[in-house]
Amino acid sequence: MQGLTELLKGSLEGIVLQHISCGETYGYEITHYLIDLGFEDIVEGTVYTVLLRLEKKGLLTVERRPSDLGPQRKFYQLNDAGADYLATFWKKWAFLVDKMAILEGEQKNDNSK
Amino acid sequence: MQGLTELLKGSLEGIVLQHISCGETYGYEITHYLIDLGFEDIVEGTVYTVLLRLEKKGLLTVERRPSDLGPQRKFYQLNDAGADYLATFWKKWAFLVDKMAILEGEQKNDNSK
DNA sequence: CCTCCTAGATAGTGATACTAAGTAGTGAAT
DNA sequence: ATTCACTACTTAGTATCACTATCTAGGAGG
Repeated sequence: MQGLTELLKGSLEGIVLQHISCGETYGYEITHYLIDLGFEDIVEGTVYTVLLRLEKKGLLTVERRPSDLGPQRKFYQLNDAGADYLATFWKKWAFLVDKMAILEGEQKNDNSK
Repeated sequence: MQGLTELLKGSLEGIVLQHISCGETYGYEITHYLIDLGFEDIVEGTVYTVLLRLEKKGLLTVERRPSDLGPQRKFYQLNDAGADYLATFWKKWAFLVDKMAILEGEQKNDNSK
């Protein structure tokens, strides 16, 4: 799916947080997970900037450990603040999904006189 | 609901288009419709900028007509391009909702050894 | 005259995803 | 040995978008 850029604003952060909440992981893995999920146009740069932002917000714990395949990996885990933030995110998302469903269900009222 | 700003990026455009598709309307009415829907923090300035953007994209037909209550109203209707654009928007939205549901369903896999 | 409601426009700001380019480690192919 | 491919992270710059704040303006009521 293409042209999701604007819709992803705000959601991508939650998407990344949610994936990290499933277990410790790192940027490169997250990127390929998202591509496999169907977000084909996501590139590494995008994911890394999200991760750095989440880290600056104090939502993640970070640990660098060597990889057996390449450079060091930067492993992330959710901390308590991250879990709270993620819970709030899902509430907002549920609100939006609910309102969008209401809107989508509304039919065209014929204004022809 | 507060703090929806980032999540609304990309969706607000579709929300406004969808409402217009239900019948000819104008900015002030749209604003109050959205507030009533639950988007309490939406203000007029935001809606007008969305409308001007949609107009520049060639998705709306515009007609100014006097109001019996105040200044002239600027009435909007979807044109064919707008209808196409809206259909594409709903496909993108459905894609995102689907992926988010998959993500939300994934449980924490316990990494404790 | 003043206030409130109706109705629209716009310059400036901040947040975000994306573009594009770079650095670096490892291993396989040539 | 050199090149290529894959792994892994960083960052400067850009475009888009919602929001802030302020402005103009018409009409109704006090």
